[in-house]
Amino acid sequence: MTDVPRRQPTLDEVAERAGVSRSAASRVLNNAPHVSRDKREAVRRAIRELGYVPNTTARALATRQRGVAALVIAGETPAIFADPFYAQVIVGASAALEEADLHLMLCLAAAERSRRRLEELLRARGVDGAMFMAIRENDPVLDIARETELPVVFGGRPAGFEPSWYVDADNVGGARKATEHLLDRGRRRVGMICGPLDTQVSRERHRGYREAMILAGLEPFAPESGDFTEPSGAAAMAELLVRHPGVDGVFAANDNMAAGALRALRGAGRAVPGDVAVVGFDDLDIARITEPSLTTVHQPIQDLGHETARMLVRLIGGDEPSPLILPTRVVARSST
Amino acid sequence: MTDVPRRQPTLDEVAERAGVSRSAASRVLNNAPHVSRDKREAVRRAIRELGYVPNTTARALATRQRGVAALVIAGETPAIFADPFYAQVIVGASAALEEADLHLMLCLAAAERSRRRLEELLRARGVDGAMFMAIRENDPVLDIARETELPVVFGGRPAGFEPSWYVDADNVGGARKATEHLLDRGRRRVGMICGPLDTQVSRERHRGYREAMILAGLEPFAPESGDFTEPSGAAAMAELLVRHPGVDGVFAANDNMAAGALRALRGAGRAVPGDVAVVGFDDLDIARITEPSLTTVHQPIQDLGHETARMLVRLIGGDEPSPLILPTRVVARSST
DNA sequence: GAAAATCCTGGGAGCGCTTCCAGTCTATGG
DNA sequence: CCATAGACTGGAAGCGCTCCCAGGATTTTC
Repeated sequence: MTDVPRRQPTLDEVAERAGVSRSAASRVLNNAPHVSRDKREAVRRAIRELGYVPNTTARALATRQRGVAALVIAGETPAIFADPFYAQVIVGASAALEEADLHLMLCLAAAERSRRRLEELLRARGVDGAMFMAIRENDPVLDIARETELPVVFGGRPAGFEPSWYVDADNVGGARKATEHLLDRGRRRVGMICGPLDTQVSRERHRGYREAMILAGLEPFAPESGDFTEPSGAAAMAELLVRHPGVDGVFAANDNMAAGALRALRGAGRAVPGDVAVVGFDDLDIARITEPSLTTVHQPIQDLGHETARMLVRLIGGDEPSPLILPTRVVARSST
Repeated sequence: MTDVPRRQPTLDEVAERAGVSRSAASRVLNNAPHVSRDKREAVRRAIRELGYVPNTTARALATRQRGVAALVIAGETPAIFADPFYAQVIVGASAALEEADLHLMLCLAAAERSRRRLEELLRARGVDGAMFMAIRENDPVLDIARETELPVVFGGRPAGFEPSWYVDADNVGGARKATEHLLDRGRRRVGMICGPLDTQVSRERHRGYREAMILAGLEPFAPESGDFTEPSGAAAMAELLVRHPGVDGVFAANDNMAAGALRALRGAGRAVPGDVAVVGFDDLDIARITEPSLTTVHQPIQDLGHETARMLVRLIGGDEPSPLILPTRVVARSST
């Protein structure tokens, strides 16, 4: 650390200092064969002494590999993105990308302009591949995802389109188990608070609910729908109480809305789980801190991000992985 | 859309089709002067017909500008990052970067390996600049931030180091106002639930609390400290009740911990705000949905991200902006 | 001991774009 | 009608790295 060079040293300088050709220097950089012990050593030393770091851009241009993967979150921000759900997904994805030595480009693509930039990013080969999440039915982002020639993996299936590669949680199964859990507890008048109906995840969770009800010989309630936020859950619960005063169980499509339902029930003077039992979905932190604590369907959120990224990495590497459905399970707490 | 070219067209192909030189084509691409109307038109047409998109990497290599900014979140994931706080910050930063046509590289740099990759990313000039957040005292990430030659802006000042460029919220002022708010409500035995003491934000909020107490001629309580999570707030509140059974007001360093405090108070049979008034900090969504709803200090979180990114953009552009402190204000709700 | 196989080595041609520069062309002004 | 500033134009030199390839050195094989 004697002198601080103003410009980053280049591979040519390393080669010169080591007394070898640039090709040779490049070879040791990439751990390629055909370099004698001595030269390899000399190059390593020169690299160390010069504090050389290969220029990613130049390498990217030559190899046609960027070393970057995009994570696209299509939903309206901040509403969707503020959900801790995506924070978790990002943590998982980030870890998996790191294992493959890829960097993470985060693209929030709700606005028109954001979408145009995303499209250019993909067409300009600014990334090696992309993960798509939170896509709604007829979302223009879906077209971008379908038309790109780059490897693409979906985290959660989009509504109305079955992609070749995706990772998803077992939403139908989880919802069914949640509903069955309520039925097992002796509830018979079980309602549901649904998410936005233009998302696949809402539809699947609703389907699971219906299946369980019908299997038990019961009539499913028409779902109240919210937008995955706490207040919308409270509103939906209030409405449910009006339409079905005798309701004794509620399955909410996520924990936020379930928390809202708990609040609404408390406001209406109904005891939980005494009068009405409640089950959520996601198993976010909030499920542990509501009162009563929330029975919910656990899904491995970080894994979802992790596996989505791993799948993308494999796709980029030329493999052809298979879609993946991650298991869900009921976590019983005090609300049932 | 007649034929789908397998390879992306290059600028040479555009130039050839338009019957001009590559230089000329490049000029129209960059809206540079010295191209005749006709040729400019011809190039535009060729671009359209070929569906040409300039290769970002090649451009980056030639111009030495990546078109990418890094957002580094240093804190332990998922704990820190799962906080909706950072999701908001990202939304703001993303919007500001988009205005400057920069992409966002998200770097979670808690682990050793992540840090090494970050360091290489910066040294290899893989980004044009970086924003640093959630840095703790003696955090190794701080060294990386200080040693890079790239433009760097801090979102929130790190403990023990005053950077040249940062954007921060007025934590001291906000904490003082929060405490004064409690005092105005007639509380005299006001305690504080603090965050981790190795973060600057915790220290500043604590300082604001002390200042307000001392100014009012009252003895500040020794702070209970948590880690910004709800359970830690509940635990701290419980402890506070043991040490100071007569406590009649509490200022928590963030809303999550304040929510925990509310829960602990309810568990202890204390009425809020009747027996104990509570104020939080951040004004996250959670503050609206606790019961009672939470009086808190509002800080413009999205703006924090937005301004941090804007400052970075200016720095990259060669300006020398000044540090920025964003205002905070008390939002009175039902907990006081 | 000669031929063949194997390993090193550095030259050079890209990757796709920007930008400098020298040369050409046009429109003025005297 | 000629000199001259000024706007065009395309050739060519990079940006920093990878990788093919031909030539030379070194072994291996019979």
